[in-house]
Amino acid sequence: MVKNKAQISSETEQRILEAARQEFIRFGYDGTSIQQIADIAHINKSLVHYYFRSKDRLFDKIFVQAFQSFVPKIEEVFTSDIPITEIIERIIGNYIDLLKENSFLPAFILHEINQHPDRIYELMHAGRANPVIFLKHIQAEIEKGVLRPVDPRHLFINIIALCLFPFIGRPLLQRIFFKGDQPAYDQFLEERKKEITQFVIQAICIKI
Amino acid sequence: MVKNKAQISSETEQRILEAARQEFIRFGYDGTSIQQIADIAHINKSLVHYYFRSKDRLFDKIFVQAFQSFVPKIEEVFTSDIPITEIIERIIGNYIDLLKENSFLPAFILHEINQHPDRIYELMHAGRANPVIFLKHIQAEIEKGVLRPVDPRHLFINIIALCLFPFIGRPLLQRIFFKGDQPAYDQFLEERKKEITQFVIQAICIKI
DNA sequence: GTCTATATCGGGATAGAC
DNA sequence: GTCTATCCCGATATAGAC
Repeated sequence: MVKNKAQISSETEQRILEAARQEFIRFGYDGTSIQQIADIAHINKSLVHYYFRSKDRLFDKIFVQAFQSFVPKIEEVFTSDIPITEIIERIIGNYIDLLKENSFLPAFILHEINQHPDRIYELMHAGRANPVIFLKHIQAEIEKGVLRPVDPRHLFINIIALCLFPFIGRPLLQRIFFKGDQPAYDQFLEERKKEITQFVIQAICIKI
Repeated sequence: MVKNKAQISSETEQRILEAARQEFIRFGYDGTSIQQIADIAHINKSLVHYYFRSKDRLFDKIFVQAFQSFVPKIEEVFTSDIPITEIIERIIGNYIDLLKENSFLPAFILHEINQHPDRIYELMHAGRANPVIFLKHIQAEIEKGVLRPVDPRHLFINIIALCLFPFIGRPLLQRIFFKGDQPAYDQFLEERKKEITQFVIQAICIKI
């Protein structure tokens, strides 16, 4: 196949990428074999090498892409000048929705980052994991007297933690609180949007 | 060696266990080889099989034990009848201290549980991952009018999430907020005790 | 109990036919 | 582009000498 500048990839290449994403995100780098990917893509093992040369290179492609979708898109919420409470509500709602569509993403990213911390350096360029807009906004609200004087960095981490953890700990939590009942846990996650939005707002807003 | 009922294990066995714990917790099941464990224990590869028959059986021993130390010991804080705010402060302080001593424990447990959710069934008997005492206490405080009507399950998850996440996400967070500076991040974790204690208390206590 | 040697398997990767 | 055959290596596990 002729590769133009636009680099239009063949259908086979696409199928491999899709299979790889599925398997890597679910089972991690070590837990996924090339054979496994080939089976799901319904192609031959060696085609993976033909298109991507090595397991590492294929993984990198998947990982960078996955990492970008893992970083909560916070900036866009700040475009309009709505009150901080609503900003937080939207960040939480959007992020939990995103994670519901990609349940295994958090555990995958966090595990691989713990195993290969060096890889982060590359990522910092690719994806913009930059919470600076959020931090400044919070700082401004504190100075306006709307928010209690919390450390914006801790607050940022708190919000992410509250959203992510139910997904990372799902197998455990679903069993403890719902005896393994999946729909019940999904419902619980949905309720969680309001619950933690309230939780955060009560924690940081100055009461009148 | 004669094995009495007390099952006194040889020094070699101990060294293998210690090496296995270290490596499994750091690199996970898939990321750890028997050779690796043998090297650290300064013994021969096949001795691992002699003492534990298989990698799986050795891993199980480590995992059950690690899981128990991963579960926050909440009950003991409830013995005395101190105010709920102080209970929460102690839970958070104790748990973060525990995790500081075992930085890799959360990522390890959560990863392995996501990869082998079935294993949880065995664990539920061994360790008591039972937050029921906490839940009831919270419920009682709500009815007394001390706390806002929050869902105790969410509150429980929130507290754990706030404590755990900085450890699971450490490589990422340390890089984003401190350019990789470890002592600075350790300091940050220490401050975090007070910060999230305040955060939680503000979130749930009814103001006077 | 501890070692060496070996069996067996699966994984990633390459060569080459078509 | 796609397949088969093959190489090479590392991993778990076992057999057997000491």
